[in-house]
Amino acid sequence: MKDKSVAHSSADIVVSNFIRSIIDEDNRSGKWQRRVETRFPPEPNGYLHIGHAKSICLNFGLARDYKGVCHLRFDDTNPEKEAQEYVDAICENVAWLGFDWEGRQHYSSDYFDQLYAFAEYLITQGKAYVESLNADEMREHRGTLTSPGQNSPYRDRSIEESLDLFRRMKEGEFADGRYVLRAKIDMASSNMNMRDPVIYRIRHIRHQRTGEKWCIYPMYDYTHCISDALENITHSLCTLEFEDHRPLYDWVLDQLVDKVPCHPQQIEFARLNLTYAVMSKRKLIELVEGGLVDGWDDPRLSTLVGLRRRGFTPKSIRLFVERIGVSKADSWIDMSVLEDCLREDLNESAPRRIAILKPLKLIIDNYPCDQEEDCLAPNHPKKPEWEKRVVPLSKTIYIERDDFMEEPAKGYFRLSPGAEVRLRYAYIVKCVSVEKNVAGEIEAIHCTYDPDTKSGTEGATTRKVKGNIHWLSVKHVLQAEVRLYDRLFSDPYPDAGDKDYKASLNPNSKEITVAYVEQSLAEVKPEQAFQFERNGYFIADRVDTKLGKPVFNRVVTLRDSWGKVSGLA
RNA sequence: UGGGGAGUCGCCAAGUGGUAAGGCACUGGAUUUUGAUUCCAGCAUACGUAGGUUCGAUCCCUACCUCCCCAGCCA
Repeated sequence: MKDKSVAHSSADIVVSNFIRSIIDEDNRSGKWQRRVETRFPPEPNGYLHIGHAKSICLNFGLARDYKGVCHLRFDDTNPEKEAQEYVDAICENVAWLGFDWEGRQHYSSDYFDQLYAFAEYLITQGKAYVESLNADEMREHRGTLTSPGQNSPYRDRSIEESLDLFRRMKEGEFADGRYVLRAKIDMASSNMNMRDPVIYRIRHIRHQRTGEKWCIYPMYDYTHCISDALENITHSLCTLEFEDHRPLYDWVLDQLVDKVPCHPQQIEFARLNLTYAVMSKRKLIELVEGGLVDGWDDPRLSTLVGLRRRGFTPKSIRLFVERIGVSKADSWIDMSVLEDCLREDLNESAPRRIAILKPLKLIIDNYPCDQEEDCLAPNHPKKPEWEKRVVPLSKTIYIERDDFMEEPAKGYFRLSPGAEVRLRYAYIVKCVSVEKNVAGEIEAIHCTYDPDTKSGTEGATTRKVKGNIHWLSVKHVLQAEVRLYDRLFSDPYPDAGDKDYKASLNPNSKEITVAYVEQSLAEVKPEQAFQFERNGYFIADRVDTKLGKPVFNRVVTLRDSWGKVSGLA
């Protein structure tokens, strides 16, 4: 394994994958003079999701590891759907993930002039022609998966006529759809993409960057390979569904062999599927526009803005992509892998605080009514240099409802009548009675405390109790809105096959509650992350948190081996 | 029934002629004032199936099975 892996910037060990193998081989053979240049090529027509993060981390990560560079290129050849708003959002997302394109921000539309000139060249070489058939007629001529297509009657029109028509297309003489420019390849090809694909169409529509300059726009297959070549890309990564397009990618560049600087290699990898999530642009739009979620940045969505708002850190997402690897096999990654990456990051970096999510009042009967005292709680159990904070104790406190059971289940070692438990960072208490209302519901519980057992004193070590629960003094709490998020879908494969993903929406994916938290939390800034001890990781909502009035989102719970065996919570 | 891909532990994923890395999950156990963390141990006689070649096959050959993608003037 040692010799098959490659060290990367952070001294981690990176496992080999088929793309690295290709690059390694290219470096050995000198194909690119050891140059590695990649690009992340989003279409600015929607919001990025976790699947894009895989591509971003791959492209930028490879460039980083091989001392190369990675471009950010907007594939903006369809002005009907694209907008500057998306460009801005995408830039923000890529930067947030921690990658820097160092000014290499390009647009396919930067190449419209060259693309046009190359198209004229193709016509003059007899490699492209103007088509007069309309879309329906073209479809009829295209044949099927098992039968060859038929040549268009316009396929052999003269070079002069095609050139004239193409120029007039550009000049705006014709209505949308009247003509298209097609590559002349092979209508009988078993690969549908090679049956004279359309490479230019007429669209009288303003482009967000080139304005009114063009009324004809190039198609993806024609544009992408040329853009890659013009940018000197060496390895052009894309997802599996473009595998069939590779012959076309290569065909176009082969026609232009002495006109473009290089011929990049297209390499396809499997796109990311995540359980309990949907990834397609269409479904995401339906969820947002149908009001089934609260916008593109709904914390339950797998969009990057959603994940960010939920509280996933850039580091956790990078770790996730590293962990899942890359291959050509269709796969579904379990959501718990992503969640665990967040835990791994925040366990290290998040200060600890106490929050009571579902409060139950506890009265310490033998604690003086007017007494208050400071308890010291470390901000991080493994990092003494982060120091301690004060958590005040008084006679009446809140504990978590789940930390008391009137009739304890087998193996339960928290509080129950007669049982002893430690109030974390304070004293050992013993439950002496339970107070109920007329309906028989528990209103409060009464305990006595042992004054000799305060944490940090000698007495604390003489007596051990297994249970250890968190608490907050009633008169020292701050109320804060807490949003408890869970998976958006209850089905791990919400859209597998022909399933209606909306049918498996989890009705409990969002629960809003008012919790009691430490008063120091009044000062938190948006996006500050904490571990609420024994509860989970929480982040101050980046939109709704105001000074003195924090709003927290639960990103993920802590691992809970008790919850697992007890079937509770 | 055409073409292009993929099938290695529950989920990912290395390896590609010399006798199955790693991560996550899981199971034990230790430490623990978070039933958290950390630590330690265990976890594929086995690489879709059936044949074949070979001293030896996950890796080569043959056949078969399963799954994914392709008939936009979207990307």
